[in-house]
Amino acid sequence: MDQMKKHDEKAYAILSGAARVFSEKGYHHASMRDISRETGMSLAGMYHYFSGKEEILFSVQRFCFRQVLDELRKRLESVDDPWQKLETVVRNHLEFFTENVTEMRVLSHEADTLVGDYRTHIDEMKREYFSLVASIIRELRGQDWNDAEQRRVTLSFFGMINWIYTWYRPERDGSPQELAETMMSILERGIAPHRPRG
Amino acid sequence: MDQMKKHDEKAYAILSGAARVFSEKGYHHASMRDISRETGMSLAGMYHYFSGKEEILFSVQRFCFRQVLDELRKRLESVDDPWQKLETVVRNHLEFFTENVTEMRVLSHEADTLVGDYRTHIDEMKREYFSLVASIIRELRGQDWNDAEQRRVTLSFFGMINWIYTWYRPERDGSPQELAETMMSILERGIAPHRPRG
Amino acid sequence: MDQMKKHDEKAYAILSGAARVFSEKGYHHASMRDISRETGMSLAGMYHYFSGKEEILFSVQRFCFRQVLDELRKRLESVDDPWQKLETVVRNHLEFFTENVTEMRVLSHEADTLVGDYRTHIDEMKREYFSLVASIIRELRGQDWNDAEQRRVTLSFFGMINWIYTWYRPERDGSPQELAETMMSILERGIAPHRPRG
Amino acid sequence: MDQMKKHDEKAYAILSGAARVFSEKGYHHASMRDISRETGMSLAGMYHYFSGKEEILFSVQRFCFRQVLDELRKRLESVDDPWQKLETVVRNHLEFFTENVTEMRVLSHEADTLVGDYRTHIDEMKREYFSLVASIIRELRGQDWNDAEQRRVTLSFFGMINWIYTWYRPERDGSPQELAETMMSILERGIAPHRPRG
DNA sequence: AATGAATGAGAGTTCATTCAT
DNA sequence: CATGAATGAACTCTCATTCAT
Repeated sequence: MDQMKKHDEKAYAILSGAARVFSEKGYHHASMRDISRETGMSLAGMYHYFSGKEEILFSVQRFCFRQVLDELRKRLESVDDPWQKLETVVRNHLEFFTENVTEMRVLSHEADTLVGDYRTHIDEMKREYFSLVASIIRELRGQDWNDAEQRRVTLSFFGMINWIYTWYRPERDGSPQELAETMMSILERGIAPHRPRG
Repeated sequence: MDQMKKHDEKAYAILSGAARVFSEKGYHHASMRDISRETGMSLAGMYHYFSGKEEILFSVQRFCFRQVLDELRKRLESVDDPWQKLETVVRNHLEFFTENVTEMRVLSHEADTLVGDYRTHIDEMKREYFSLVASIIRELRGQDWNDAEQRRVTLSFFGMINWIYTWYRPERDGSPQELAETMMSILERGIAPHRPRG
Repeated sequence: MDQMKKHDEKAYAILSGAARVFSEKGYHHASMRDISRETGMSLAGMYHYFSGKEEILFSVQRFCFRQVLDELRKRLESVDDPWQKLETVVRNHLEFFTENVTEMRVLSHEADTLVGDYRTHIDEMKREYFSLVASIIRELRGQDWNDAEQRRVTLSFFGMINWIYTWYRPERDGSPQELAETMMSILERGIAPHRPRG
Repeated sequence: MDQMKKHDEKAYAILSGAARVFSEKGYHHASMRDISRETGMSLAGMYHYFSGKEEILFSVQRFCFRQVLDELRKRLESVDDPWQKLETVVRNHLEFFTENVTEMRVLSHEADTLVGDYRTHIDEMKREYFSLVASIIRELRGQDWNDAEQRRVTLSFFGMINWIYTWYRPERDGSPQELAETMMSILERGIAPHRPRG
């Protein structure tokens, strides 16, 4: 059982180092040697923990996604008001993205990199996340719009909160909380039901 | 002069093929051989038109960005109302993204790939684009907010319109015009001046 | 056309060097770097002529087999007597094996190494060779035996003439012609029709 | 003593598994991990019984050769007639080859793989086997031929009986007994003294 | 006796790029 | 202008083996 712990800790250390390398150079540009150097483990040694580079990327993504999703579900348990739910989503997402910026950059930027079963698995998690957010947004607006519009709004929302990996720097752009407030202020009025334009 | 034309046409054909390859496989995963195959030109032949792979990526990005910027400036000439200006930005951006999906994917996804002078050059264009949009958004809201908030809003806006390269498919998500309307409906109310939250 | 020649000559030089290396170390133990060293061509350079190690082995085998088969067919054209035909087979086979000992060792020893289409192609040539010899042996003996016996005799014959790659050394074991005579002397009486044993 | 037994049993299990793997993939292509998987013993565990991969191959070959040689000597004890002796050799050899097809394939195909002392040891056994058979064949023919011819005939004989590992399949080619009869029918007349050709 | 962990060496292959023609 | 040929560097991954436990 101590063995188990040691194994997991090393595996986690590899994931952590890999996330840093992937984040900095991008998945394709990063080499297993880079990860080896970053983690201090030998090149061949890493193959004891992961079957290859792709599995490492997959594991990084799955690990992060799980954290985001699990934490979000936990936070949502005690929330009823749909606007507060949305705010919870925004805060949860932004906090994770800003605290684990390297991992999240990998999650966002290398979304299309995986293929096969790895891809399917991650896509499934993404669908979960999307559904959860979509259902909240539906609550906010009611049956006021059709499915396509619903989808467009939800994905516009995701664009806002995902794109930050390309520009957000706390010392310049304020705290994650401030960022969340800015975005909520756009959404509160922007998404709420209103007469069609024109 | 005819020579010139022929040269430019071939160069453009390379860029066009390269954009397709980059879009599909990502810059690092795409090989010069892939581009050679896609364009029908020999591997060595491409080096008559571009000094290397990196210059090709740079040229793709510059070419697209120029089109977006030039067209946008032209369209804005005849617009005065700031809301209509914003709508012009959205429409222009989305139309380009949806009509030149491969090139735009390269522009969005490989933003961090270039380095050195190439990077500086593209960053400069980005700054121009950003400034232009930021000034429009400032008009909309007045001095109602500080610089950081202004910046956060502007970049949230860019998140919305840039992220679409990851999800937008016209047959499912409606025409670019519908997409523009959806986004404008969010922004019209979301960005307009309003009392601070709380 | 001179180009064509040059290309083929280099390709042949690679095959020749590869055959030496394969013969000495065995296919799996031989590295592309070994072949590179033996031929004086750079590691990457060889990939202009062959798609990989396996194709090199395939090409060596196909090249040798073709020579053996083509030469055999040519020699057989002017022969009618079945015993003389068999002698022609033996002489042709042994001469090739002893003159191109390295290539033939590769042909014999790495018969099972290839897989997929490469394997199919070589197996097809083998079947041709086998059929040709089998039909000659059938002539010698008439309908005196059944298919299984026919097959056993033919393959016993091939055992005799193929196995020499493991032991034959001209300075100790005599000329290929002497070897051919020894084998023919066994076969002339051993294969000819005779009363069943017991 | 019980310890001893257990040790030997495990060692034998490793040899048995290794023979299967070597036979299927060839020695060089087979990895210690393959053998570990096949035998169910851990990778490191195997190093308690054998000093390395090469010793495993050596042990497989020695074990098989011993069986063939010991059994042959036993069978020959009660035989006087040289033709019956030869038949005993053929039967013994073919029965072993067909009953232990994987081990024998390793013995035949990986004959040149070993080096150094291992090679010397196996070569010594081979020489014993060769001498034994050569002396029988000499009996059959008397002083009718010179040493080189004697050697050529003996090794042609070995070619016949060794090569079967490349083609023999009982369901298609008949029982080992039938095979032995076919070969003996060739040899009985082919080897017997006869007037020189021409 | 037995094993999980670890590693240096080396494998086949692909890469962007150069250069003689 | 265009290309076939060539290459050094780097890639991911596997290998037989060792060692602490």
